[in-house]
This record gives sequence, structure tokens and C-alpha cells, in this order.
Amino acid sequence: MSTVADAAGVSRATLHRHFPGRQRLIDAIGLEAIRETDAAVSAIDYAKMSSTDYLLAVFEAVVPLGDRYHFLAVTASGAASEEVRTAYARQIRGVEEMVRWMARDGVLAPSAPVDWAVLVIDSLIYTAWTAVREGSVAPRHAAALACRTFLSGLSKGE
Amino acid sequence: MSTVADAAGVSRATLHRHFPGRQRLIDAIGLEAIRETDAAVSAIDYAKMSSTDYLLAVFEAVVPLGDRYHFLAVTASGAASEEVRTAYARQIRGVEEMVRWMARDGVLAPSAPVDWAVLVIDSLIYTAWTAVREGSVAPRHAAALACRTFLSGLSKGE
DNA sequence: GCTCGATGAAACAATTTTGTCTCAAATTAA
DNA sequence: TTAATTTGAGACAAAATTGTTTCATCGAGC
Repeated sequence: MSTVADAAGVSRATLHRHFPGRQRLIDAIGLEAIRETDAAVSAIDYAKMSSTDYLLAVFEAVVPLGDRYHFLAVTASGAASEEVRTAYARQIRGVEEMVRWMARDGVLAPSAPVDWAVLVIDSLIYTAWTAVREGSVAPRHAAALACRTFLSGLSKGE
Repeated sequence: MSTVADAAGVSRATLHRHFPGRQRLIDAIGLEAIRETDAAVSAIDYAKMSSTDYLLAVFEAVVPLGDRYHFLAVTASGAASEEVRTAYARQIRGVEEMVRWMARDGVLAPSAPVDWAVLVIDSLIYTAWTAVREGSVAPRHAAALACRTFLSGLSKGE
């Protein structure tokens, strides 16, 4: 709590005034993370684009929020309350829908399990965010790189 | 500490006898994780195989140790001592060498940054382990799936 | 200037976690 | 069997973390 208070630039007392208790703080962060990613993704107008363009747009929108996404993935299977867990599960189902859309479009290989694709997308989001943070990849290339990695991998085309 | 003791099936007192202090325990787990993965990887005789076969062999060897690998990645940038951090850095350099080997063999696309490839391999190891743990993927398919995802992605070949 | 609400600092209590010690019981080795 | 070693249980102290309260202070708005 004191670390969080310092990072936020407020006193420990003020932190407790806004979030009465450690659990409430964790839940509030979780819900905020969900709200932010939800807002970023639902701002995409998927009516006009192909499923792969949509995937790229999602990566573009969510990779900068990779820390939020990761916080969710970690705490939703641990310290978070039931409310956050169910909200996170709904978010995952959103990714699943996207994967099914790509599968219907014939983009995904039939041998690729949906659950696996969902997990890979999740981990690529965080990996791309990490790569940007540690300076391995330029911010504006990260999403495209993750998207291409998901679709085509890193081997030479031929 | 008490959670670890319970999980290990020993008393808290015994845990303290073997690892005098929290820090020593964390470091011991970290070093053990490195030792195990090192042993698994160095058992592969890479002289007789192509770089992609080697990649698959590494996945086969390390995916079952995904929790060890992940523990390292998390603690090496936090609670671990300098010794563990440097040992982990050496391990990462091992992955980097493998990537460079693939690049020399012309397997990897020239546009794929080495650092990115290393991060993706790391995350795919843990993702594959997670997929097995949650039952999404059969244990004997996980490594091949991760390997194929890394090389070719999940899109339909053509 | 004045009031009101929010903040920071500090003291304080309560709880949790960590670390230590002792002793009886169990296990092992001789 | 006997001796040595290891363990578990529990009491205990020490430290860290969390939660609460008070009070002076700051700043915005009137």
C-alpha cells in the first residue's frame, strides 16, 4: 500500500480514503483495467474491416495497455474478487469471439485450437508491451509485429 | 513461507532449517529452476539436427518446466539476488544464440528482430505450459504447437 | 478574507508475516 | 536396542504491513 501511495504521489492516508482497504484497491484497479481495455477495443468499428484488420486494430489498441492486461491476467486468478474475475472472463470471451470470427473467415488454420489462439493473443499483447518497455521494439511497430507473429510466425516465408 | 511449507508438506520450522530466510529460499528456487532447465536443454545433442529441429527439441524439453521458467522470469526482475539475475541473463543469452543460429540458417525472416524472437519464445514456453495445465492442449502436443506457432503462426498456410 | 473539503504528517493500534527457540516424537543408522 | 539425527508442534519475539485517527495545513470557491 505504501509503495502504491508513493507511486501515486499521495500519502498513505489519502490512499486509504479513496480505497478503504487493500482488497478494494486491487478490485478497483482490476475494474479500471477492464474498463480501459473495453473502451479501447469497442472504439474499433469492425463493420468495415476484415477479421485480420480487426486483429491488427485490437493489437494497436491494447498493446499500449499491456500492463493493465497483464495485471488482470495475474490477479484475476488470485487476489481479485469474484466481480473482477467474472468481468475478466467476459473479456476473454471477447477475444474468443474474435478468434472464432477469424476461423469462420478461413483465416486460421483448422488445426489451431481456439483456446490456444486465445492464449497466444493474450501473451503476445503482454510480450509486445514488454518489448516496447525494454526498448527492444519501437512503439509504433509493436502491434504489427505481434499481429504478424500470430498469423505467420517468424520464419522466412519460403 | 507458511504456504510454501504446507505445499511442500513440511513444517515451517523445517523449511527454515533448510533455507534460513525468505531470500535464501527465493534464491534457491531460482537457482534450482536454472539448473533444471539447463540440464534439460544441454541434454539435447544439437550436432545432428537442423536449427528448427533443435527449436522443437528445446520446446519439448522446457515446456514441461514452464512454471520454473516463469518463476525465473518474474523473480529475476524483482526479488531475486544478483547471482540469480546474472544466471538468468546467461540463460536468456542461450535462447539468443539459438535464435541467431536459426537466423544464420535462413530460417528466420530477416525482418524479425532477434530480441523479439527471444521474447516470443519465452512467452510461448510459458503459454504452452499454461495451456497444458488448464487442459486446453494435450501435453504431448503442446511443444509442437508452440514451435509451429513461433515459426508459421496460426493462419492458414494458403 | 472566510469556509469547506481534501491532504499530509504523524502517532497509534491491529494484524500478518517472518524468524527463533525448545522439546517431545519420529525416523534413521549403527 | 541404542544413539544420533531430523522433524513437528507450539510458544515466542521481531519485523513488516495494514488500517485508523487526529490535527495542522493547503487550496479552491464563495
